[in-house]
Amino acid sequence: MKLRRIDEDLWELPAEGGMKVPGRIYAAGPPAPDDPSLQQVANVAHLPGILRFSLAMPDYHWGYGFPIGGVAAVDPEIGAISPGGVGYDINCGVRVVTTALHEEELRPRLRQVVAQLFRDVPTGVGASRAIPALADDELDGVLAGGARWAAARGFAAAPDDPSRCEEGGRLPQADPAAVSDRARARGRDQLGTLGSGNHFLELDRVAEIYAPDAAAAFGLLPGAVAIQIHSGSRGLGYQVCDESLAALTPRMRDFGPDYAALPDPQLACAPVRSDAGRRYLAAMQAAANFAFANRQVMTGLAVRALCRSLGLSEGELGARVLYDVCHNVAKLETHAVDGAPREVLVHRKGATRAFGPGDPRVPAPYRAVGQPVLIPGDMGRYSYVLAGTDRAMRDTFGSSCHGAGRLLSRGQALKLARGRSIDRELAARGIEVLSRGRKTLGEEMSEAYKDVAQVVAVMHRAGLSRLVARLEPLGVIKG
DNA sequence: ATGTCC
Repeated sequence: MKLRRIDEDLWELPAEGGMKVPGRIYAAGPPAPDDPSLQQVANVAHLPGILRFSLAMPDYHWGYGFPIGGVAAVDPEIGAISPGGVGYDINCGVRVVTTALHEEELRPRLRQVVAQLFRDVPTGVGASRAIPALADDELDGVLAGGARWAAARGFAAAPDDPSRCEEGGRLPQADPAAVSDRARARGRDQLGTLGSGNHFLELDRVAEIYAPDAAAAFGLLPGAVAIQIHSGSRGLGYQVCDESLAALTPRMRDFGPDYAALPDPQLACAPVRSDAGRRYLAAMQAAANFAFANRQVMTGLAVRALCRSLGLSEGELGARVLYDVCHNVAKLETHAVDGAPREVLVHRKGATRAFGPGDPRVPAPYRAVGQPVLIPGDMGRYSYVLAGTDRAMRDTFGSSCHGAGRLLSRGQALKLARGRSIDRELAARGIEVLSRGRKTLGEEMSEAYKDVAQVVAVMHRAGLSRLVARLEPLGVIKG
């Protein structure tokens, strides 16, 4: 593939053949020309109605149809919405909850606290029953209300947590009726559960501050303990994606020649303004709200677990949501295109919204410095908090990277972990880890991931987000 | 990511 370097960390794939726009890849070095995910960047550029670029963030890698780390905005009047541009785990995302606790107060009780979290937050692939199974009207409330539903029922660090989530913790065009009975059945008893794979609930210490102005606005103090939660929409979101793909894949010819000519069946999509497109958008937003509610319920469970195991009142713990971001979502957002504001549909698949300073969609306490951009790393090293920029608004539809990205496949990682005790290795470095599955720790060990410091360095240099703080893990629970 | 194959 012809790659042209157009800036220090930015590479362009010229629009060729059926590509409607060029590809743009943010990367520290030249992308490997034989990387199949590069072809996926080019494939996404065929999407009907795509605007300006098919984008890839520096943590990009192969995914279903779209690369993970991909961003594509379309004109909703003529463009397409694609389930593969969102991913199976709809609104997989991450939140950080700050506390008034100092790491030195936590360390002597760390084992007990992690054990309490592990008891109170179900983990693992089939985890269920964090809270009683939801009746139909309650599930409707979750699907329509997102984090607000959970906070209103007392699952919260602070009552106004949802105001510090992306979109206020609720996508407005969600339609619970667009979610199938089967998807509902899978979600009914899974709210408040973590899941498996790279999902985690962590206790972190604020290890370093890079931007004192933004860190102060975000409430990040050196040595303070923060809770970080990475999870998504569990079986409900998976089911919505699966059913949507099954419905759309055979229909590409019906939607016209641009659809029939798409270079990969995994790019199955529908016109945003068609019945099929509207139905997916409504179901996907409902699943996204389930994920917002899921992280909000786990926030409540974690706060109670910390208070119980440390003998603190909630006031003494002083927890509140810093921010909550979607990593897998398609959203109608207003962006400047050719100098004029217009509504576009932005697919972010393994990418994070990164709105800049002054944007009214950034919560008031953070508006002067830009939206918090939460980038988890791996369980043995660190995670980062960044802030969105004007440059991201101009160049990437207000988007940034979402994590480290895998270096080794799960199989390769397991092979490397054979005969080792990953939890003991982490404990020797002061990190307490409890995990349900015996395989997960091997698949998720640090060596399986790229160094997220290198990924966020690209975002900082390219000006798409600026570094604010580094978090380091003290305790982790996993699936 | 996922009742990792209804």
